[in-house]
Amino acid sequence: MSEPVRVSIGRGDSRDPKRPVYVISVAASIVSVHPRTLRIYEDAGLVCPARTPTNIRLYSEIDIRRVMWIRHLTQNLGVNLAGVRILFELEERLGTRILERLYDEGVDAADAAKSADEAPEPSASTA
Amino acid sequence: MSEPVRVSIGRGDSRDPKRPVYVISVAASIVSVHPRTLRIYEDAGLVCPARTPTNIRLYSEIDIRRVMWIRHLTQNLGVNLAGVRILFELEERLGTRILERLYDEGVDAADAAKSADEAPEPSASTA
DNA sequence: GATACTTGACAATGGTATTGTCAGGTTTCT
DNA sequence: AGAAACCTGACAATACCATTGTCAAGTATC
Repeated sequence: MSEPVRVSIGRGDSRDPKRPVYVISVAASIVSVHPRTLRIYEDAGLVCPARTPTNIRLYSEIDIRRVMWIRHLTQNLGVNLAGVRILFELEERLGTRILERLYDEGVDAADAAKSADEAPEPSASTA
Repeated sequence: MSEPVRVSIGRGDSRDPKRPVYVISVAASIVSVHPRTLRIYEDAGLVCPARTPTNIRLYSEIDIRRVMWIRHLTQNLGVNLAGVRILFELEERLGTRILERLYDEGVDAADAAKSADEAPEPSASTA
């Protein structure tokens, strides 16, 4: 996470945000949760990390971002996992970044002003 | 209270779904919840029944429908009130009946198949 | 072989949802 | 006037959810 390094295999393949790279312990430390929590999210169908041929979970940048959204929705906005599921489904169904629009129009800060102090944008840097 | 009576003030005003008509005990029995629960929903900003000049709550048909959505989301889909709030806000922001679209495309039945057996359409009859 | 992963189970903590009640006061209806 | 239903605010019990944490037995990686 120091700098791009420009490894490049020719096309933007090595740093593809969809590429599964983090094992669960690393992913957990990135988003600051217990590995147990990540497994729970997976059981709930909220994240689907890839697996190595030998069944080890590998989280991509996109998976990480998804988990960050879950954290934001649950910790800052007080939504439970069932609510997160609906929101994700809605986003898929509508094919829109509805969650991001919540930020753009400032929904959280305005109404659910509870402990919302920081993290106004849970996307993993590489945006 | 036995029949329509055709009160009519000329235009469709008497049966306007926005017209506040039910006191809390009646509203509560219609949606099968404790009056306490309706006050909680109001405190949470999820419903805003009108008030008489002397401060008595009066729920409209629309308020009733709104409460029915809350009940469906919480009881059948397991969403908490924070989640309901977000969904309502989203619906306002997007200016779309996103909740209804969930039904149209069968989200609940498909994924959150838990205790979802009945009430596949919580709109108050008068649809 | 040591370290980290896998699943499955069990548990403790703190929080939420709902119902329920009680008290003191106001409104409504008969 | 008096009964019944409303108001607010408080307090509480129940049951369920989210998160963290651990333990055990087994597999993968270095």
